[in-house]
Amino acid sequence: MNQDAILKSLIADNLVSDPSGARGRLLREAAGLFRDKGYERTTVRDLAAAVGIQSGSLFHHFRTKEEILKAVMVETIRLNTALMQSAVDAAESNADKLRALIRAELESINGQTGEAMAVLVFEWRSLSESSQEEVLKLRDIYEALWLEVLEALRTEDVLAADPFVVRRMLTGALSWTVTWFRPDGGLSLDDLTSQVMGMMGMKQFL
Amino acid sequence: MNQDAILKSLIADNLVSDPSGARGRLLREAAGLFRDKGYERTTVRDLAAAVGIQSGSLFHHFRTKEEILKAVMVETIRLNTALMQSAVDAAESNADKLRALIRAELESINGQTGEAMAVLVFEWRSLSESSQEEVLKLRDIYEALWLEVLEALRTEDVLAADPFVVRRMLTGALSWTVTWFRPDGGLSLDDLTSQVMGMMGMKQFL
DNA sequence: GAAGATACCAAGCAAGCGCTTGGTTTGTAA
DNA sequence: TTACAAACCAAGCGCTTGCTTGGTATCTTC
Repeated sequence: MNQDAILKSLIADNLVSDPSGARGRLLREAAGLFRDKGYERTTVRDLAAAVGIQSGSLFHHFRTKEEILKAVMVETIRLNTALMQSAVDAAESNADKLRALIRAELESINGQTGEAMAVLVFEWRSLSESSQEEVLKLRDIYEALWLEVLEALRTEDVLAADPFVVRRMLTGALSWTVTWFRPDGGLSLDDLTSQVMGMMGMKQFL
Repeated sequence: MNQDAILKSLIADNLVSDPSGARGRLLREAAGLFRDKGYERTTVRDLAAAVGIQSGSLFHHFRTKEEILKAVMVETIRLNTALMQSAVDAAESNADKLRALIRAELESINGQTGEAMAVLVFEWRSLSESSQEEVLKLRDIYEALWLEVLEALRTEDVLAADPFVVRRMLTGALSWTVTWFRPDGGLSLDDLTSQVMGMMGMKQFL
């Protein structure tokens, strides 16, 4: 199943909003504004203007401003979990699965969903505690995918460090690419993936 | 020169505020509040209350709220650059220097200056562009330290990936520890340093 | 002990914020 | 055509925000 098919199936199940619909368009614009200006500095008037309606009309679609932030995060995690799952399933060896996970995460951070992923990293504290818990549960599914692969590699002795620690280091390292990586800068996402594998001492799997 | 002596020398040169003085105390409290609540959600009334004065009185010490954020960042970079420099100077081999840098950065992120370092990472966008430029210049000095060591290791063929990319990955990975590492969790900073070295395939230098 | 700087308070202003309200337009289905 | 809901507008309320103002203690220096 390719990326487009996965997205369509999620839309059909009402798990993510259709980007061409009103709600989907707003979430897209919101992700962009939240990343560029930060959640707090983005006003409901900014959000409304971005989709061409009055600020009050926003509250017909969402009850609060925070609900918009939460929706951005939830839908992004849902989509990326599905993409990750399919990337892992398609790979054979554990080293290949790791490579696929790294590649997929880099794609999600620096590709189409990049703005929303940046929001997920940098605007976390703007979520209320109850919303944080909710989002955390979704993240756990996502994280389980990684740990399974990393633990297998540890068992194979390909990995010298603790899988939990490695995953957390990778989370930081890959998230951070959003602050410096530019696809037009002579380094492709595939190159970057190889660099990460190489940095991890997995030269033999480049 | 030990850490305390470095701090004192910076204070003497007026590059860092004395933590026992009024300005230093405010910056310390500000770093904590900015990390916990974010810069935008922290009001000048919060800041004033934290040091026991009226909100208006803040503006006797700083002209704007943003100036407080900038001061937190600038002084933190100054201190940590000095600490890094001394850590590198004390090490012999390049692998040892790398280890010292990693250990020092983990210390700065998870130790005394941890709150301020978290602010540096997560509140970057709240700085005006002109302030960002100013802070960036200070960061360059700091980064040059890392690159020198990483480039030497690349030449020695101990490192398989590009030094620039590695440094950026490490920046992300180490910064991210602030979100999950707890010194009381059975893993010490030394353990963590070893895990990072191990993850980089530098098993032989553990 | 006078003088001047430094540190602070009490009060409040102007602007911007999230969100509400009452009413109008647009879409949908019988 | 009618009936009803969904989508939207225009206006603005109540509150919080960063910051200012005019005045008063407190410290320092000769």
